[in-house]
Amino acid sequence: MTSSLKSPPTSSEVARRAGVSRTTVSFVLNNVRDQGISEATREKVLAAARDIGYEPNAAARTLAGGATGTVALVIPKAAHLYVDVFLAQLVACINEECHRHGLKMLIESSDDEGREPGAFVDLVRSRSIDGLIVVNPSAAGRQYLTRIADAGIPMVVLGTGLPDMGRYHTTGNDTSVAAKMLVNHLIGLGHTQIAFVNFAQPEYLAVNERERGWREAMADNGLPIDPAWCAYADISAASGYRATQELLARKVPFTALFAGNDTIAFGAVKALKEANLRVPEDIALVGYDDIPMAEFATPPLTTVRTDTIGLCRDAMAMLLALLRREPGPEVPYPERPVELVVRESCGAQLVKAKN
Amino acid sequence: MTSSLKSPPTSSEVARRAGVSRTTVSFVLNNVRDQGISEATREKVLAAARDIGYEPNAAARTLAGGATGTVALVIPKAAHLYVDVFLAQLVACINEECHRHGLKMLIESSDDEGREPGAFVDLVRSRSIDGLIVVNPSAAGRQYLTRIADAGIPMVVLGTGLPDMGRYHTTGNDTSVAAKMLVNHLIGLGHTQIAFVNFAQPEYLAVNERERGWREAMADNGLPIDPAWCAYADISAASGYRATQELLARKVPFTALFAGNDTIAFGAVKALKEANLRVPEDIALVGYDDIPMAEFATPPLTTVRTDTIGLCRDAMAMLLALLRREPGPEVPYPERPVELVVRESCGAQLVKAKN
DNA sequence: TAATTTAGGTAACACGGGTTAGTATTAGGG
DNA sequence: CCCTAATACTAACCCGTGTTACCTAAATTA
Repeated sequence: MTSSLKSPPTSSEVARRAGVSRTTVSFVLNNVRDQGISEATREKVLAAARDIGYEPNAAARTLAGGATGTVALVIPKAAHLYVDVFLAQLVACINEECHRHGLKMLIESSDDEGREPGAFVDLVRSRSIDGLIVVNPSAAGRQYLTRIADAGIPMVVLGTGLPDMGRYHTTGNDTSVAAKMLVNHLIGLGHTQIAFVNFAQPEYLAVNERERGWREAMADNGLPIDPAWCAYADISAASGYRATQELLARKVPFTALFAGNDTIAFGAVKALKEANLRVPEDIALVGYDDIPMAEFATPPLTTVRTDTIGLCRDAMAMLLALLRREPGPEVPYPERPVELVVRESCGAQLVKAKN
Repeated sequence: MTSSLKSPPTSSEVARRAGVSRTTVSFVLNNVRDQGISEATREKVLAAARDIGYEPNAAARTLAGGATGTVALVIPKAAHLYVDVFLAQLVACINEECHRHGLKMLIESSDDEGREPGAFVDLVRSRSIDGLIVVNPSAAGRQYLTRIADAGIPMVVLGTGLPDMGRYHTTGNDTSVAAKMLVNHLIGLGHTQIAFVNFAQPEYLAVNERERGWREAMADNGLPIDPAWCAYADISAASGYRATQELLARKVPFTALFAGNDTIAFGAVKALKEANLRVPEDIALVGYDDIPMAEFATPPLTTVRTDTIGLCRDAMAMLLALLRREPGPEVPYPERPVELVVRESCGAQLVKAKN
């Protein structure tokens, strides 16, 4: 537990040890070409660096005109991480992508209580990061984005239905299409009264897109929507439980329920069960995201799987291009596979058995 | 999408604008006392800084002898984030704590495939961070820890049953105590044949501690353990499902199952159900962690809730003390509440009803 | 042989901000 | 009126690295 704390070796020490100048050390270690460094000198420098365990000081390097080698991932709230599995997947995946490309990843939040919402802007202003990825910015967080984009800071916004598209680079899943797929599936099973518990308040845009998918699917099939069929949860299963209870308390009949995400669906199952409604016999249920747990719900959840890894790769590719100041890919919603995962909660088996 | 990219204002510009020297600007902005800066000058400087939107360059500040204001959180694998809710809670909570204390948080992984395990050591060597928190290091990751500790780098290891304790600062939950609590609860309900599906391979120390709790509780009550009662999963619900199937395939009778964590328990429920075993009527089930979903399992999980927020606060307090080079708190397992959460999966209601 | 190239390297500045040692200016004391 | 002390500020150096412009000696060319 003693702290030796001797300051780390510098390039000067490497130079002294190798009997050359600091400049030469820099050239060798950064593989600068056409500086005519002889192989012998090269070896000497590398050996010296290895011997004393030299590692360049990150701050000095950054200051000397280099980059920070760091990007920030800005999520709405840190606490969403353990109730929103999709977000956790995103964070994990972007983290892996960053490491694959030798980048460090900072986690910031745009809407955490007790801190000014624009805290992530300071990272940019203090030049602590080279670029950033912003996930599902809420209305409050969004107002900072144009400022960052206008300053020419590499930024990719990851989300759905963003209004200022074109002012900054963005990608996401086409949420409304996936939502439509689910609702169409329910309609295909014969349902006409389909309620909807959205996974968050409308300040998150993905929420609106999911709702739009629901509305459009119903409209496309000529089915009217009772406004009382729609309720809002708040990310967690507990909130899905409450929202579903709320829905039931309204006493408007429905035979199927579209839960805004799988986590919400877990809450919905409980609320339905407590109301003596069986899933799927009395109420057909579908989720969204295909989280790893979806398969282990009772009954196993019918849901839709989006290509999260592809999403993260695309976002990262865009960011890397921006960091390199290249034009880069510019497709907001690339063709990523969206797959309906039919399990038991939708009652497809029941319907099939009947026919 | 045009990049104005004008370089951010520097303290020299603030100085010029305020008609003072750069030194004065630095004194004012850093609230350096006893430099006899007049109130008038002070105001001028602050106004100038505000006017041009000055924010100190982080790299320059760090280089000039300051700290980085950044700590790293090292987790075993990024992908664990979305299958291990406890880890997600930890990450979210530490992140919030960091922000509360004005620190940036970097996420690193110690055991991710495709990258050398000691990558987080380079963060220390390049002076990219001021300190770090290492979560549940595996055997592979652990070998780097003493090196960091010996270099006097502020580090807190968050885990259970760490062997080198004393060589570095550590805190954690007393896993074996919590595990004992669960097993004792099952024994109290009349069970004598209690199987155990651990949540990961034994390379993670918490795994051993949970197992130790199980063994000790059984021993304390004079109950023999059949070696065939123990199986190992791998964090996810799917692995819990497989491990439980494996357990069942051994055809050794048991009446209760201790799942190494709640996620595993979800998998176990499915495996048991498929074997036509009812929970809790045929097999009593308990989990560990009390993740938010535990309440929404079918049946709701009996589990144990540890004080994650307290754990994170303690870890952060230790790290902050180390960063300040203060002695700081030194209790590896502080008295944090551990609470048994009795729901339905253990069958306590059944037993009560019978009597 | 003188002029030019080339290999092999270095001195010196830039990056932006913290900090030490010191310089004017004024105020107070004898 | 001179000397000290406090007030209000600044010049200059430091942190560790990247990079440009320049230098020297040997090799090649005219």
